[in-house]
Amino acid sequence: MKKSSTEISIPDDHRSACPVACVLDIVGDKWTLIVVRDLFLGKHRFGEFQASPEAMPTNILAGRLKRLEAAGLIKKEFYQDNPPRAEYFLTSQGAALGPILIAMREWAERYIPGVVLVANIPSPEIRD
Amino acid sequence: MKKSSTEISIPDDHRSACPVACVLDIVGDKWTLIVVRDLFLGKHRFGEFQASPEAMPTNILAGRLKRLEAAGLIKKEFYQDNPPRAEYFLTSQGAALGPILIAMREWAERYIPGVVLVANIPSPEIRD
DNA sequence: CAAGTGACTTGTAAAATGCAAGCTACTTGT
DNA sequence: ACAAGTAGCTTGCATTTTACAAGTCACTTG
Repeated sequence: MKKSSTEISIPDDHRSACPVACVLDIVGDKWTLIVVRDLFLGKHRFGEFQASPEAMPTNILAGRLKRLEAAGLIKKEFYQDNPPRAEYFLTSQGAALGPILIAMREWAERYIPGVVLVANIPSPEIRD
Repeated sequence: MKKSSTEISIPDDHRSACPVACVLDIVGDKWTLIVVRDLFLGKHRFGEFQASPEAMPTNILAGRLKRLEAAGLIKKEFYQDNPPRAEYFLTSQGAALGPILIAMREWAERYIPGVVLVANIPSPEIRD
């Protein structure tokens, strides 16, 4: 039997209706937020992400960029056709993850000795 | 050759000195923050975590509780010896993850349709 | 005293990750 | 002009992590 259209949905992509769980379904892994962080730091190209100190494997990077785009958090823009070369930008929805990164940074600065505090993070370029 | 003791360390557990990466090294997966959320919601026992709507596998739950304890984010307290039965509490360090959860909740409420907003989250019981 | 409960552990299959290599279409040096 | 890069990926395969089911242990309750 089909669900009535008045029912609140959520499912299909998410384990539960909990906001924390839903966010973790999207960015809950070791790499996704590293890419988002790099976008906040002004990086836009595959090679720039790859060159970050965490040395993300290229197949995982490619996969994460696709997932982030599919989720509407980033936008891919081609700046040349042949060979195809693209740059990635945060959408406003993606940029709205900023407070999560800030909260992580503040926790780390307080509880993990030796983290390097990046002085001022430029406000990211948004493309919707 | 040994490193001089004046060198800034970080390594060994962390991919880089970036605060975001360091936090992700600790809580960067699908389940860890679900446990932390439950602790914020006043849950303390294995069975209570297990009963959450996300239905976390028991072996993973057991593993995450150990890791969180080893990282100093939670404390395990036995309330009976035989059979051994324990309750888990956030330490002040663990409770300091609160702002990260809040930021996730706020993002989800804005961008994911249908998430259920938990009205008021009680301030958690801390054990250091 | 049989059945149940809480808190786990173990086994095994499925999925995600990590590493190295390969590929394509330019671009640059000599 | 021809070899050697460079950027941005994809593919294959070994290793690791996760998921699901089942089992264990020591009580507790009917």
